[in-house]
Amino acid sequence: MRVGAKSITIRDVAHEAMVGVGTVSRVLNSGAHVSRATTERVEAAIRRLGFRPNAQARRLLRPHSEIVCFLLSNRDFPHTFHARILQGVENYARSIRQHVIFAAVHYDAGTSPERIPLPPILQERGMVDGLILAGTVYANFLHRIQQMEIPFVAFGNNVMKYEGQRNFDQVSYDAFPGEREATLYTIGQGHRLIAFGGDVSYPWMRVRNEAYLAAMRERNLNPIAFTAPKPALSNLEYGDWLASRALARKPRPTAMIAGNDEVAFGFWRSLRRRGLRIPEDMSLVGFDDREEATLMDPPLTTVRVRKEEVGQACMKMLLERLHHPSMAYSERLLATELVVRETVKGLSRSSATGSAEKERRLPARRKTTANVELPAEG
Amino acid sequence: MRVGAKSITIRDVAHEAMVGVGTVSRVLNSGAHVSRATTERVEAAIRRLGFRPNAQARRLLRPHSEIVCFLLSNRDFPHTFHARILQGVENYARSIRQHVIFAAVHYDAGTSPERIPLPPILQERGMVDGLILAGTVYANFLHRIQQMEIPFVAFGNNVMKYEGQRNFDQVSYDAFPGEREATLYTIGQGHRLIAFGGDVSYPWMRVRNEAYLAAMRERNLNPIAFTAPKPALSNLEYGDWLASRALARKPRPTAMIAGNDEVAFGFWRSLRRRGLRIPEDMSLVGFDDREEATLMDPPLTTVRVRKEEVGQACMKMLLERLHHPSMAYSERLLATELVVRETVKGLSRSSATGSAEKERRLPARRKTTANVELPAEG
DNA sequence: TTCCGTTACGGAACCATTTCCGCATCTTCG
DNA sequence: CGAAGATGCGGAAATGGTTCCGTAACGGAA
Repeated sequence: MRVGAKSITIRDVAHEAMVGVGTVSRVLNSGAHVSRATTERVEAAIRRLGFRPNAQARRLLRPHSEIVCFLLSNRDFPHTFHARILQGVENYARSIRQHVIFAAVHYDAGTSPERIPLPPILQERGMVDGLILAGTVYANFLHRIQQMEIPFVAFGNNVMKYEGQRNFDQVSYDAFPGEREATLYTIGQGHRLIAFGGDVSYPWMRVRNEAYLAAMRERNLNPIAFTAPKPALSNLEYGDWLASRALARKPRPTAMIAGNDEVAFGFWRSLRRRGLRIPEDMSLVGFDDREEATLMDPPLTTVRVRKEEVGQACMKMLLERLHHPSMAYSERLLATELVVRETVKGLSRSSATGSAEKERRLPARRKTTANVELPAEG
Repeated sequence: MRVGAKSITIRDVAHEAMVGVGTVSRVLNSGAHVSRATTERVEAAIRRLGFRPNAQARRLLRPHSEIVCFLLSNRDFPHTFHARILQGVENYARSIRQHVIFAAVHYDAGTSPERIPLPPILQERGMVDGLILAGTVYANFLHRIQQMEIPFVAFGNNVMKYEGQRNFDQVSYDAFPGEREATLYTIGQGHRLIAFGGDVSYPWMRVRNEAYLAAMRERNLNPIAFTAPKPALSNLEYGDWLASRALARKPRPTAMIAGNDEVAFGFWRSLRRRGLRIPEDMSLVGFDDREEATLMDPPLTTVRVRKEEVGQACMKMLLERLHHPSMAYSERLLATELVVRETVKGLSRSSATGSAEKERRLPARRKTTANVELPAEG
């Protein structure tokens, strides 16, 4: 705060404690090779002078800055999804005494890599040890990052990559098991006419659709897929559109597997407005398990993605990469899981066992009650 | 990436371009006092060698690091509120080439300041220029921060401060105008029996309650306040409790002003489950304008807090402080505003503006002991 | 021609730390 | 008792930039 005041350096401390600067440095860091008495004298001097080491000078000599950058591209936080990932990153980072710079970047899929603006700090060397990429990653952005020669880990689900791309580290969630489980569960509840709704021009929607298709195929059921791309529509509006399509279909589906929670929400609202109820008139399953899923009435049965764990895994993987720079690139896949709440109606058993199904009882997931919340924000 | 490889320094560039290090430095920074030809030669050398200046060495000599720390205390992000503030901070920071470290801290209101754990980076000097405090700030935490002698700005609404505390910079939103407007609007829609519901043991709820009371007084109406502290309850459950209290009351209120959107949500859900509809059977107003407010069906009429602007104002204020260290401390108050959606029903004008009720209530002044539930209507 | 101000440029000094080297002392063991 | 190894400690070197100082060239004014 005091402007003109020369700040206290390690030399001042050394003088005050009547030792050499090397000794002070040793006390500050390892503490090894310094006698107990000297250590105490130095510590007393530090306290007396209110000395705090200069962060920049320290890092100038160290191989690592212990700072990573969480780089969010082309996203805002209105969807809590990425905020939760950031939280997971910070949480784990803190536990291992690392720090996180949060930066956002906005770019166009068409611009050449060199023109994509990056935080000034990334142009320099040595400030951040590595990068965690979240948000949509197109090829040009990926190139830009790779040119920087900074170790990085990407949250893989929003990377526009070709099948099985493995030339960088990534953490993704695997929508397949969760979505398959959800579909099988719905079948198990006696449904036969089960629709899937989601714009498959998004790669992440495609996986969910495939899981749905696989589950239907397993049970010898005919899929009913509403997967048309609707670029102009928001998720909510997509849910709206889905409702009109589903209701118009003959025979009408008894259940809808929505591509994500927001689509499910739009669907649910649309039905309500037509005087139809969920799950009485139609069952509904979401994907993501956003907070709002528990707020819906009745609470939404959905597939959970553990967002904090994704963040934690990213941070962990980046650290491994930093420690072992020549390690082979890998992708870590986190499982997803069904969360049974109350939007899938159990149909009567009579017509249920059409196919020769063993009625494989899925391990009944815990029914989540209303989440316990911290005191409200302002 | 390459481990053993000595990194390229400014001296290498100087040698390559056949100039002195000073010249390279000048090219890197201002560009002044260097001829066009030399500049080009240096830039070519930089490109050729792939030189990137060392961030730490640079900052060792500079007065500012151009990095600030967004410190979130005792919060997670399940409520998007603080995520939005962070977004506002980063957004503005980016526009002025500053960087943001995101860090979280968890502490107890009871622990002594010295024992509150802070990110290691804050213990050092020179890494962050300043701090933005978000989340609940108790006295001990405030002391801890002030001891650090780092310039800071606090998001004021969650600071547990005594009335009018002004010994640090803060940015707050003023709930009063928005909540007053909301109440007056509800009155304007023909409502007379309007209840307020919110746990006033939280200071921020108290302001909202006062705004409600003021508006009711202005129109000579009797307040119906459900303000009892319910420490064990979540917001959602509080809304639940509110519903039972409101419905039990005779005469039954026709509108509920809920302390925040989440309470409103709990209230709404509780009513739905009893077969009552909003706004047909009861009108409802929230506070905060969370994303979910538009998802509700019908969408919630509520009071908007501009969260990104709060963040932006924090960053702006911190920057002013950094430029003018001896500037007087100040609090910046951002207005809140009513957002009319569809949860307040317009009542018939017949009974409206009943000037008959002149009932002078006893002045419900700013209560110090707010944990008293106000007597139900006089 | 001389003088002065401006521009261009090289390089030493400096920033605040860590690390390494050298030396003294102490301990251990054959 | 002496050699070897460990411990304690001071201080120089190193880290990679920026800044400042000195100098040279040049142009315009007197």
